[in-house]
Order: sequence, then structure tokens, then C-alpha cells
Amino acid sequence: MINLTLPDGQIKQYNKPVTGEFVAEDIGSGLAKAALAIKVDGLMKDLSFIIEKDCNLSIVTAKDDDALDLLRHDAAHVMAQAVQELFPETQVTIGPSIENGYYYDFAREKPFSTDDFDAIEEKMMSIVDRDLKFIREVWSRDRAIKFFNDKGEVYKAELIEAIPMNEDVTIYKQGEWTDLCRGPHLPSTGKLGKNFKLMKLAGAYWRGDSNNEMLQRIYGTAWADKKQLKNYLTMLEEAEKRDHRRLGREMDLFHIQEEAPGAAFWHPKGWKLYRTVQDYIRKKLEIAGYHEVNTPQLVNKSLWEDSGHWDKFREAMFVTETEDKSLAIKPMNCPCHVQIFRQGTKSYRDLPLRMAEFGSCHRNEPSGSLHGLMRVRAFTQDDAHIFCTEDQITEETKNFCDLLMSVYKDFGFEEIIIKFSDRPEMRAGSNDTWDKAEQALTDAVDAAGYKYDLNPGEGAFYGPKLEFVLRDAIGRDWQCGTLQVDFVLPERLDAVYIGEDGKKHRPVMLHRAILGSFERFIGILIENYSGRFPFWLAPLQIIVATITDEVIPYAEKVLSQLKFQGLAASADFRNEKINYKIREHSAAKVPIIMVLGLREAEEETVAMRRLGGKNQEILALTSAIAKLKSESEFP
RNA sequence: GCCGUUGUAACUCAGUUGGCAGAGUAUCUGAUUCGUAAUCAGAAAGUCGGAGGUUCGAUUCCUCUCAACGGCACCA
Repeated sequence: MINLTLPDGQIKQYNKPVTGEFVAEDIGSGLAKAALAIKVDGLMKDLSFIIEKDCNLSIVTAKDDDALDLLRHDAAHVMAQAVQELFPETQVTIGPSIENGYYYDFAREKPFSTDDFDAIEEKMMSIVDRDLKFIREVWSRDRAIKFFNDKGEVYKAELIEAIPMNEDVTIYKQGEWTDLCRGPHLPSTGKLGKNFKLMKLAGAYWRGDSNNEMLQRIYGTAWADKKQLKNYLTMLEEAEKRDHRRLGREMDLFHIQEEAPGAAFWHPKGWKLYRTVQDYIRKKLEIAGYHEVNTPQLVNKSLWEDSGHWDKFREAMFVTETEDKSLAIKPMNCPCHVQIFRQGTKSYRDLPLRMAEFGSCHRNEPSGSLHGLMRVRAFTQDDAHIFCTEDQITEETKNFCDLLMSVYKDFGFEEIIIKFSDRPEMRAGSNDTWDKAEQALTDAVDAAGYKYDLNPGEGAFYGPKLEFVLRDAIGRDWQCGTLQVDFVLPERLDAVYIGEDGKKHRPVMLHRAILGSFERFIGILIENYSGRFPFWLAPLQIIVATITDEVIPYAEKVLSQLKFQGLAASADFRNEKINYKIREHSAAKVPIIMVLGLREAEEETVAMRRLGGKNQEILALTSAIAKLKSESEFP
């Protein structure tokens, strides 16, 4: 007797093995029609899967999120079949579902072109129309390897050889087309529907290894219905409109040019924004007990050799030779901070010592990785190092997490994910040290009461780290903050303090940043707010716009009073219609336009119009200024 | 760094099958003094990313190179 527990708690009993399809039919013909797959003890299986023992069973229909995953995986298969029907000389490799869609990597001598997309999509449609059944078969390894080798599919054969001996080699057929695949799949290609679209073409290394040959990847998106597809495409358009590179130019914030790849030229408004962010952080750090320092840009390579960075990162360091010395432009600040720590004798009474620097760093990032402000070669971190005892790690971690959360909240980010990255393969320090560091960080983050996901093997070479990921207004994730526990660098650079016992001890270093780099964080802010910054952040807060030349004297007075209060105000006294001015400054996303005409001049008032608002607010000049002044305070 | 694509006025883009380089927006000048998202008229604006080559002639064809874009890889 086989007992199947359904999601509602109901138990179905059968006296012999049954397929998912059979159970669905047994529950109801409507469900049978909608059924796409089943979940056996939480694992997705084909509808045709034969259930042989007791389990929790649920029937997956188009309503389930999981179904979307299957659908995308099917789309990858259908695309691969379409490509091979059109271009028989193409070899297939792998094609998984991913967020919002899927891709498939192909090997073919002649590159695909986006001009091929129409033909491929059309062929995919026809495969959907053929409504081919996905048929699962288990083959012997030898048979599978021979089959694919005979077809000239050497990549597939290589994949099969890599499958562990104890695992089945499963093959899926759709009509005449055969692929190695773990599955599961929808019942047939017809279930895929036609709500897919090929998106982009890209190179991708075989098995993700840059030593291997490069394959051609085609990305597609696929959805359960037309509306979802349309929403997704609209969202992409939205994202493009708020691209920080585009807004940076349109709003005159910064530019990047050929002569300085990976480095920003900050324009007055962009630099004002930058300074506002920096002033805000500086204030937060001061309150939190940090001491700001500043350290040299050029540091002899010997320091980087001692710290271990030279070994691992010398390729990415800019080095200059002078008088037989090799000086490296600093790629990070920690070794310099240790030098400050080492000046004079430190006592346990000095700990925890929180040393902060708006550290300007340069890294020779690979040319292909540069991306607007998000990935640059010249950047400034909101960096700090906390020198403390092992006992203080927990408290310092908690304080830091709290500080970081409050900062993110002030910038309008509510949803934060924490990742815990443990020891990487390439690392400094003994396993004992790593055990200790990982344990200390685990204890600290647990004690601080924050939840986290494990991110195995992604730690820094000198210690484990917490990574803080924030989600922006349109649902994209950005990793910004970090906290790293480091027992290695104090040892390598010989940092010591005198303990209560009068003996020398090693401090622990906590490397931490909240924003990460100002450049990148500002890029994220631009995109998150779509350029419509909250009043306190806006680099240009107020435009004073006149209706006729007659009121210029009054407008001058308003402007100077605003400026006197430290508000970022600017004048528009041009001989233009008020409609024209409002249109222009609204498009420039200035939060407030003050319209001044004869009436306002006479009554000492201002007509205030807020960005996005339809109505104006008439206020006495003095109260308008007081109100705006308080709105422009840091949150 | 690797694969693919792109580079024409400040911006967005058209164009030249090798023969004087085009539009809209922005800019400048003049007129207009106007009450909440585009007033009218005129002018100026380009080493067609850079360097070589082929050609009577190259922005167009070829080679090299730089940068950007989309991915991959990398990211202390």
C-alpha cells in the first residue's frame, strides 16, 4: 500500500505504483488537465514519474512559481532544438533556467547574430505547435557517451563522463531531438506556450572557466502568459530609463571619458551629491565612535608583500617606479591603518579602536568588467578597521550591523539580505585560525540577532565575511556593505597591544564598509530614486523662477535667503514663459520650484511646487524657508 | 582579459552602393514680459573614435588600435 499525503493533509492510498498523471486524474479531471509536473517530498518530477513509495505529493500547475522554472527550462530545450534544426553544424552544451528566463550555450564556428533571432523564434513557435512529448529515458553511460560522440556532440559526451558513477544518465526526447538532461520537464512542448523572446547574445566560457574555449550563449526570457512577458519587458524599459549612466549625463552629475577609463569626472551637481552622502556618513561614524584618518596614496610594494596582497593581487595593482623603488598606488587601506595603529604603544584600554578613512583607492580592474560607476578603477571606500580583542567581536559586530541598517534605511532601502561567506580555497592563515574566525563571526551575528544565508567559499583571503545586500526600488539586489573578521593581517603586519596582564597581545581587525564605494553607491542611489532624490540628498533642491523681470529684485532676495540657510537653490530669471521653466526644471527632477510673480513679491510669499505634484502651496517666505531648512536635515 | 556589437554636432539619431555631411533637441542672437510641463524668428555648430594602408579621391573599403555597450571570467 502506498500512502500519498497531499498539501491539504488528505491521504491517497494506492495498492500499486502510480504515475503523477494518474494521481492528478484521480483527484479530478480539471486538475489533470492543468497538471504540469509533480513535487515528491519537495522535489520536482515529471508528471509521468512513477511513485513507488509513501511521500508528500503536490501537483504543480501553471499557478505555481515552480512551474515557471520548468517552463523556462523547456524553453531552453526548444530553443536548442530550433537552433540545431536551423544550423545543424551547431553543438549543444548546457541550457538552464535562470531568473526571468533561460539561456543555452552553443558551440559553433560562425558566430550567431541577433539577425538570426527572428528565424530561431519562429522555429521555436513551430516546435511548440508540434506539441512534442518530452520523453524521459535512462541510458547506460556507455550508450549515452557513444550516442553523443557519434553525433559529434563532444561537449555532451564530456558532461556525461563527469556524472558520478552512482547517478543515472537521463535522456529527454522531444520528437526526433534528444538531449542529456536531469529534468524534469513539462509533459510536452505545447505546454510551453509562446510567451518567450530571445534577448541577447553573449560569449561564455565552457564550464565557466576562462581557460576553456568560449561558447556562444543565447539568452531568452519566458513567461506563463502574455501579460507577464509584457510586464517584464516594461520593467526592462523602466530600468533602462533609470540607468545611472544615462541619468548621470542628463542630470549633469558626472561623466566618464576615453582618456580615463574606469574613473569618474564629477560635475558640480554630482560632486554636491557625493559630498552630501559623505557628510552624512561622516556624521554617522563620528556618533558611532570612529576616528577619521587619512593615509598615503603611494606605498612601497614591500608593505603589500608583507600584507600578502602582492602575492594575490599584484596584477591588479598600479605600480610606479622611482629611484629604484617600486611604489604601488594603494588598492585598499587596511595595511596603512595598521601602520597608524603601530605608532606608539597601544593598550587594551585603547580597544576597540575604530579607524575610518574615506580611502581613495585604485585597482586595475579588467577592461571588460568596467561598468559606469558600478565598477570603476578609481574609487573611494567608506572604509574602517576596528582593532579589538576577541571578546569584543560580538559587540562590535552587533553595533556595526545596527549602524549599517540605519544607514540603509535613511537611503530608502528597507529590504536587506545578509550573506555569510566562509573560507575560500586560496587563503592565508592556518585552519585553526579560520576555525576561530568563522566561529567568532557566527557567534557575533547570531548574538546580534540577524539572519543570514551561507555563501560557501566566498570569504576574503584573510578572513570570513558578512556581506550585506540591499534590494532597490525595482527589485534588483546590490551587494554593498561588508564586515570581515581578520586574525591574519595583525599577525603579518605585527600589530600588538599591551593587555591587562602587561603582556603583548594581537588585536583582531574587523574590516568593514557600509556603502562600499561612494561611486558605486551613488550609482545605486541614482537608479533607486530614478534621479528623483529626496530633498535632503538632492544636489539642486530649489529653483527660484520668475514670471516677469519686474520681480527679479524680490527673487534675488528669496534666493540669497535660501542660500544663507545652506539650501541648494538656483535662479531661473530668464525671459521665458513660466510653463517653459516648469517643464524644464521638472524634467531635471529638481524637488522644488518656487514661482515668483507680482503677487508673491507684493505679499512676501512664495508659490511652491513640488516635483510630481500638481498643486502649488503659497507660503510666507519666512515659513517656507524654515520648513525647507528642516526638511533638508539629514534623516 | 575573452566573445559579440557599436563609435557621425553637446545629446538622440539619419546618411554616404567611395565624390561639398543631415534632422530634432540643446546652445547663441533678436523679438516677446507672459501665472504652473515646450512663444516666434534667425545663426553657429563636425579631423564622421584614433593611426596606418588601398585609391585621382576614404566618414564609407582593408589592417591595427582605443573606448563604450551586452555577456563571460575576475572582484582584496
